[in-house]
Order: sequence, then C-alpha cells, then structure tokens
Amino acid sequence: MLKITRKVEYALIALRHMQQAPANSVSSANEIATQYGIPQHLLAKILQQMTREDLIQALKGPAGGYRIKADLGKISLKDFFEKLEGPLGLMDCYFNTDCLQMKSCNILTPIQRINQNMRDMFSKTTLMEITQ
Amino acid sequence: MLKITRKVEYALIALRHMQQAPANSVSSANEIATQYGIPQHLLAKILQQMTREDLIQALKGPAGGYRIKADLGKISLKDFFEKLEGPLGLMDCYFNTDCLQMKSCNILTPIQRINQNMRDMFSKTTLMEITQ
DNA sequence: TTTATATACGATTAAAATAGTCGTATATAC
DNA sequence: GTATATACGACTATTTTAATCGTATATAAA
Repeated sequence: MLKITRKVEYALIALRHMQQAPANSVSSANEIATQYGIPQHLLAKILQQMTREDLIQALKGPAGGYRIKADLGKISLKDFFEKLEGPLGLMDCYFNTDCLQMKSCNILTPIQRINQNMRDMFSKTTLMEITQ
Repeated sequence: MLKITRKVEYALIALRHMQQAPANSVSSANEIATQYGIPQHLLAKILQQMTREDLIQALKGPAGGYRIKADLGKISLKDFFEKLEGPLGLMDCYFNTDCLQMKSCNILTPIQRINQNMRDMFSKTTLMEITQ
C-alpha cells in the first residue's frame, strides 16, 4: 500500500545518473541498466516514455543514448509521477466518478482532503531535489 | 501507484459508521456490509482484525456486533495504516535492508527523505478527523 | 554500403499483490 | 435447542505490476 512502482524508481535512478554524468555526454540504456542491475529492455521502455514526455532527449545510433532535456528544478514530483503513471490519488474516486458505492460512501469528503494533502506534498518537491 | 487498499477503505467506512451510530449501540458486520455494498465476509475479517488491534470491541451472539473501543483522536492515520497493512513507506528499502541493488542505488537518500515527509503527514492526521 | 550499436514500440507472458469466497467452529440471547 | 452473531484458516479469483520477446528504424564508423 502507498508504494511507488519500480517504473518510477528506475526512472529516478536513470535521471540521477544522467544528472551526474559529464555535461553534454549521453548515457545509453545499456550502460544504466548494467550499472544498477535493472532489466535492460524494461529500462529502455521507461526511457522512451520519458523521451515522449520531453523529460529527456534521445540520440540514436552507435554512441547514442539519452541526456536530460527538461529543467528538473521546475518539475514537481507530482507532475513527474503523473507523467509516468497517470492521475495521482489515494483512491480512484478522486478523479473517477463512476464508483458504485459513491452514493452510500461516507468517507468521500475526508479522503478527498487527505488526497489533497498528499498531492500538495508532492507538488512542493521538485525532481531536482531527488536527482541532484 | 500510491493507492490505499480496499481493506483500509472498508475499515474507515466501518469506523465512521460506528462513530455515527447511537452511543452504546453495536453495529453488525452484516448491517454495515449491506448499507455500503461491501462483501460481507470480507468486511467481517477486517472487523475481526480491528478487534485484535483493540480499535473496536466485539459482542457475540444475536444482537451482537461491534462498537468503537479506542480513542480515535489519539490514533494517527499512520498508526492505523500500519496496524492494518504493516510498515508504511514508498519503497521497501525504508525498512528492509536486503535489496540487491542497495549498494549501487543512487536514490536511496532522497527517497528516504520523501518517505519521512509522507510518514510525517500521516502522523499528523488522526483517525477522528476521518470518521467524525 | 555494410555492419554494429543504439533507440522505438507493440504484443505477450510471468509474477506479485489485492480482493473475495468458502467452510467450519464457537459464543450467546431468546 | 435454535437462530444469529463473531472467529479464523484455507482457498480461489482478479487485478496490477514487472519483465520479456520480436521486429523496425536510425546512424556513426569501417
């Protein structure tokens, strides 16, 4: 309960790796996967998704790889989580209104409040704070 | 990602129901399950666990049921979650030191910091705030 | 222009976590 | 005694997450 996924974990590890690499250098999926013991193909897919989200930039071909594109100091953890995993909430009813128990549910309001607290918390932390 | 389980959700609904019931009355698993559309047997198991954790008190026999036993204003959401689901953290490595990637992991420290923030947040909210 | 190495991406399978069911035992008010 | 409630372990189903596979495409360098 309340765990982040490996997908997010691997993404953070990769971002930090790139952040610490020499300026203008690129890091390949293979290089990162090997260094941290991450399944290579899985990491590749995650890097591709981050590329689509404009967090990083891809260079194809031999000596290719990825490097950071976005300003990590301007992206919150909440936005990052939502880019990778979709809407962020303790329960689906925060976004989704088709819960059958909606009418009878007696904890909707308090849960929404906690939800908001959690979203606020992750909104206040930037990716930079994790990866620098 | 970062979802609470139905177990916790059902437990909160039941607690709030009991909180709002007339003083000294008891609510049966059946009554609560029916009212909120919760599988009866599943709810029963959850109520039994809360009984073992001394959150509520059970009365057997016909006209039996459950009523609140603990002072909900003195129990944090963090403690409640941990009573029902075990250690609370974004990643297992917060508690568990046998991760194979431990040595090479480059995000351990920052993740621990976020973890602590989340635990603090849930420590500051009491069960009473949800159920009253 | 061939080759080696990298990204791109959909489809599929495997594993783990969650959710729900079943059967049986026990307590107790009437 | 009987009906109704809790108690609890074992089992099954479902859903989510994690990982793998196969193939296509881009490109630097020999």
